[in-house]
Amino acid sequence: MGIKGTVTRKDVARAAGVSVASVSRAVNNSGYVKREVKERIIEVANRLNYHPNPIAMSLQSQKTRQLILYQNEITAPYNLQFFNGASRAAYKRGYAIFLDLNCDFSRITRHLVDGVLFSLDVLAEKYIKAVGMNYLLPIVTATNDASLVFPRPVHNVIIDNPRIINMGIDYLLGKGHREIGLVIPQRGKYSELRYKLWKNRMEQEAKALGLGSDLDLLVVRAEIGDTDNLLNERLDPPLILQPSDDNFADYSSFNIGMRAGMRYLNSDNPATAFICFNDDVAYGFIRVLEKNGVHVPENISVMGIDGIYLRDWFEKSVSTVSIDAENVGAVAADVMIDILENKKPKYMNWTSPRVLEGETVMDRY
Amino acid sequence: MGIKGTVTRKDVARAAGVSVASVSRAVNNSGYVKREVKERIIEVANRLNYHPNPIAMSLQSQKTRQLILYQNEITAPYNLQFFNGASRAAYKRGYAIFLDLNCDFSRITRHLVDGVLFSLDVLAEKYIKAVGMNYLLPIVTATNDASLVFPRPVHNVIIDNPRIINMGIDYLLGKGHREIGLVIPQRGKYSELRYKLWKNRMEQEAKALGLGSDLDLLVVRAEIGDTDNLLNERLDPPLILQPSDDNFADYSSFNIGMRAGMRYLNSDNPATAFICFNDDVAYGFIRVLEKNGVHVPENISVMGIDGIYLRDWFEKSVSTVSIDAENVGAVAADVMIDILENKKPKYMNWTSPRVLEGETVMDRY
DNA sequence: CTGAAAGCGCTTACAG
DNA sequence: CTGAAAGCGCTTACAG
Repeated sequence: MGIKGTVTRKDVARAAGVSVASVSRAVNNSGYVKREVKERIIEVANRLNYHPNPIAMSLQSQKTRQLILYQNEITAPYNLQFFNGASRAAYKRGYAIFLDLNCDFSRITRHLVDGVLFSLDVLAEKYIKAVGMNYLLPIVTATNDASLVFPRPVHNVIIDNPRIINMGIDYLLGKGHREIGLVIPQRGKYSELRYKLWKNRMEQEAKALGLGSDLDLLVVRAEIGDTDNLLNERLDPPLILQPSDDNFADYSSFNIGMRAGMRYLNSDNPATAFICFNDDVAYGFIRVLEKNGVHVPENISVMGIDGIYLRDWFEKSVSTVSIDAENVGAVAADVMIDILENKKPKYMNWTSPRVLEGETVMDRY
Repeated sequence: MGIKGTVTRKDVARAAGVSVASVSRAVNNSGYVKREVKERIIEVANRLNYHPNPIAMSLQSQKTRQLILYQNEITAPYNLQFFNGASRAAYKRGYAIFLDLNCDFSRITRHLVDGVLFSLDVLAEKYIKAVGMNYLLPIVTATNDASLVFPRPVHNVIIDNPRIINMGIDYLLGKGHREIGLVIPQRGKYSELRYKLWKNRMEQEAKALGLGSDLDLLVVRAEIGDTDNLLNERLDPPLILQPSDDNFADYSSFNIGMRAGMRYLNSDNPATAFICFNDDVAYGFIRVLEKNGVHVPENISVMGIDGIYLRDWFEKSVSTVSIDAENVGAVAADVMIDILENKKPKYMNWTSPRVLEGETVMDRY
């Protein structure tokens, strides 16, 4: 009997009158065991209720078939969908995924995992700086910026931001909009990235559309407190959602969208349509506008980015450029498993956004 | 060097000119090692970038400090919150939790975990029937019905349904409602449980309130397809949300709520207020009513059960009896860890619902 | 205080 | 086809 009173190979071997090696071969269906002997061993194993110890197997193989996914904010629907896709893809290949919300990277050395996944490259960077230069588990991360260089080699699943922004603008142009604005958080790496992509494109279009020279008049930047810059700084200190805390949505992108809504209402932004930083922001934005009598899309059109599943839950389904988070997660998991199984995946893996039409954009024709 | 080219105790021992036993004692801060020797060992370990192999440690201790939580539907906000609470509580005690969405119980024997958590007792029952009678990892589950008897001992975190229903009815009575109806899925174990609790209480109140004898006129049962009885049958076959499937909210309670809304509109149900099976159902119900010109709470009052975090995202925050899913999850994790650490937790652990006021109940006084 | 040895439960190359 | 033995990387009771 094992340490906890569990049945081990040794018990089965003794009861079946064979060696542990034969039990191993019989149970694993590997190597040669005479038919009758094998059957007897299996029968005895079942009778004794024997289950191979997965820890011992892992020690032998140096593989756990378990992965970890770090995410700092599970209430963000995008993250949830990423995890969902990654989890199901991994499952198909016999792996399981840990979702770690605490992001205490120092614990990685205690976790029984073969690889580390991130749905956000800034988290991957933090991880690498904290422990990843010394602890060399393979890393796969989704990346918003294909030009990003990590301190050590990291496989990427690339979210094609240039295409996303262009698809959004193309869609709105196709609906007859000219003054196409942008709603973004005040600061943040990806806020700036999307802002630049938007600006580049709008500068190209400005003359044809007859827009003034100050495109920034079309931008709404959400005022956010110093403590809640979502994408860059919220990990210090880590966000801990307290059980029983009624306000635990307070740090979400949704609230950034609400603050953006307030800002918009106090401005004279001439946009007829906005692309929002993501769907969460879009819904927060819409909520404030509607509460103040500005109707979407009658008075103003709004698009999001992401394609969150909650679109179906809201009164109005937001028109959006879907990133297909499930697919991004699934690709990330597949790339990781390819690495672990020496299948040599591509180093950079591009994913495709697409427009999902909703009910928040007015056709001006 | 280890099998993967990693540094092991042996390498450190050789480089430091000591035995592996001393390395072990130095690294773990256990037993006696002369101060200078210990310092040299630590220095060498750091220089060689040595990290103890967690698998080997687990084999030795027969502990992984990892748990698994089975959930069949992560897009249900309640489940998400349960996981969130469990995960953070476990983290505080040095444990990590696997969230398994695939619910392929046969794989449990391959997972490197010390215990199994469920947020739903019907899932726990299925698990026990499938593998749990033979594979004896400890089990903790949230339970909707304190009288439930499992085929083997299982620690419970009890969701106090009698109190939930009574609190909801008390709240609505306090707001001057008399015809207090119920919105539930057509079938399902907990649908029936909550129905009975509602009926018992309403029968007591009927005379004082001047209600007719057929209380069932106040009930809306959602017609649901044969394939999507959420709480009892959806595991065969398991629900697999397909990446790229735009309709993957289709199986959610939200949709049950929408179907209930259709049903209500085609009935002459006299209720002035409804208690819905949960918040998801409430929001689906409200959405259909509003789309059809029946306003909440002006024309009809609606309450939910659960207290999901998405209440803050919707145009109207639903009035609800909160189960505090984070807390339920946290208690489940703590009970499990108490078991694993021989701290003898209570067998049944009651949790307390409370009313969260929202904007969907009309005060009739 | 330190090291050699046995052990955690498994796998596999080797000899027979 | 089968078993004894060495090994995966760690821990710990034991002897010195």
